[in-house]
Amino acid sequence: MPPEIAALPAPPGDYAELVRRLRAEGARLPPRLRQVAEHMLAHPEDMAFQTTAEIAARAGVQPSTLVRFAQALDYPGFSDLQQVFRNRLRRESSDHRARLAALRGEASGEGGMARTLLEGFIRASQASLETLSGRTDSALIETAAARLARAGTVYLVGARRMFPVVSYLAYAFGKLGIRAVLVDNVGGLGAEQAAMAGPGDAMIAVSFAPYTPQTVEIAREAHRSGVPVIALTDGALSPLAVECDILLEVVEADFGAFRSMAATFALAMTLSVATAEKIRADA
Amino acid sequence: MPPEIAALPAPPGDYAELVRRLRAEGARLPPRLRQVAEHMLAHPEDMAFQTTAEIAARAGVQPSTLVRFAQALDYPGFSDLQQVFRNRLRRESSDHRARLAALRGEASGEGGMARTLLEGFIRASQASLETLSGRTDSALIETAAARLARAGTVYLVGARRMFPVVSYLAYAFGKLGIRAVLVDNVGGLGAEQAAMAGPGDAMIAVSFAPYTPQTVEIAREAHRSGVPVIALTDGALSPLAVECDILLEVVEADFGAFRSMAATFALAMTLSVATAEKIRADA
DNA sequence: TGACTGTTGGAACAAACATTCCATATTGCC
DNA sequence: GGCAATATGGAATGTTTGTTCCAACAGTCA
Repeated sequence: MPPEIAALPAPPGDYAELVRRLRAEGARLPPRLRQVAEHMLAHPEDMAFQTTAEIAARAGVQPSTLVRFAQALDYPGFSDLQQVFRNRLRRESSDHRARLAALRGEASGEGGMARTLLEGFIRASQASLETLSGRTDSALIETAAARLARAGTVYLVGARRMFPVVSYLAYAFGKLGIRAVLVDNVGGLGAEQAAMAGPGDAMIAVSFAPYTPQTVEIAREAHRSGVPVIALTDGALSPLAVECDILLEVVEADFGAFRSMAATFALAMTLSVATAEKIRADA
Repeated sequence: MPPEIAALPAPPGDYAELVRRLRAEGARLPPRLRQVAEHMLAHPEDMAFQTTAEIAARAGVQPSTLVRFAQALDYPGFSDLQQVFRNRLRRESSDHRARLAALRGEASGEGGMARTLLEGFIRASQASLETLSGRTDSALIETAAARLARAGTVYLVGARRMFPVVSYLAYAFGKLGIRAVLVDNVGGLGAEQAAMAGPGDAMIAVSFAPYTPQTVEIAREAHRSGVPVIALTDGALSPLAVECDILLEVVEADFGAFRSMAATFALAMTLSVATAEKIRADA
């Protein structure tokens, strides 16, 4: 027979469980605590962000009551209860990030080095796709596609790590029957290849940190010559951001020193097919 | 005459404005502050929830730098900057939830063509990654990496849709200090480029249905000359399957006429880093 | 080279914070 | 009605937090 240790009950681990718990035993809570529970369910966002003093004031109780409330639900303190609300707000993306961090932490877990690396790159790709799904303004893609659809020729610029993306775009555009030129810098003639572009054309420039100077330079030149430039880049700090007409932002997760390209490719695919659709719609 | 009060500029009131501001003047920020800006844009959720100490550690700066960063953007202190991120998260979480519901509600299509395409490509990529995770033999990757690690030079062969993968491998191997030659077929000299390979080297050949004849031909030639060939392809029915020493199978999902490349890239990344690790272990 | 301006790291600081404690009030029970 | 148990308000407390300050450093122009 086990000794009578007060088996301290586990607090609800997530928001859904918390709500279930309150529904079950919320009725037999003391008046002030019930008041807190009601406020909590009515304003879950306040619970995530505000301080004890603020929440207490809004709920019409003392800060200490909040702590007591949390402890009545078996949390060590109010902060632990609050964490549940914060996690609820950030949803799955934190899941991915935590898993990535864990993977990075273990030197080489079970399954061997290759397994660890593979899982790491897969997680990084998944996280990137997740972010792309949540944060991308599809209207902006449509705008970009419309611009590309009107272009006589689409010039594709990108180097080093991003060259795969533009070479893919060259393939996709070709297959879709859209006239495109891959600025591949063969023979060092990148600038000359791109200089063919005029205001009736368009350019897709792809560059992520650390930005290849030549890509930025070519985009700048084109932009200043009146060529519509669509930038595929990693954010507002990119030097491409100021040298473009339409900025498509992509956030890629990394694993080790290597950044995923999954989101960038998905966006590139979308952009090319959307352009083809626009052309078809116009005709 | 009014006294010379320094008309203190107003800080960005919401996230969109903050991004706009950074786009305009982010480039001329001091290095450390720009580092903060980059971290901030890459991990906006961290900015909403974590404390100065935590954020600073992740961004690789001092807590004081965060305060300085906020003040550089005309906020009185870091807390005021953080408030922008919290507000964004509050609003966006309801946005995101609504969008998800909308997407679930309507079968597909009315949410805009671009959205439909984007979600489709994202889903295809995720499915591919899922499959890769589930059915890849990591021991085989280790074997392949060991083979590559022993090679004098790695020859990279792939064309058309798969050219992005080999061009990425060329980038990765270069960055990792592994001698590699990208067989890019410039000037139609692909066969000659690949003919340099000998038994002391190795070749990675990438081809998926419909297989590019030249890629298959080059791999066959190399294999018969005693060059270790590692094939990255889509299954046992591939013509590459018989002309290689190690067969790495990848199943990619497609959306419309376009197949994802997410799994192939993840595998390529794994293979290159695993090779570098093997080389390091051998030394 | 040498002053000057701007940037950075790290310790010191004061304010804000969640939490604890205790006296008081309320409730339930005999 | 009186006692015990619980609930509550509000001050006290020890952390943790964001912030400030200063010395050291880097870059720039004379």
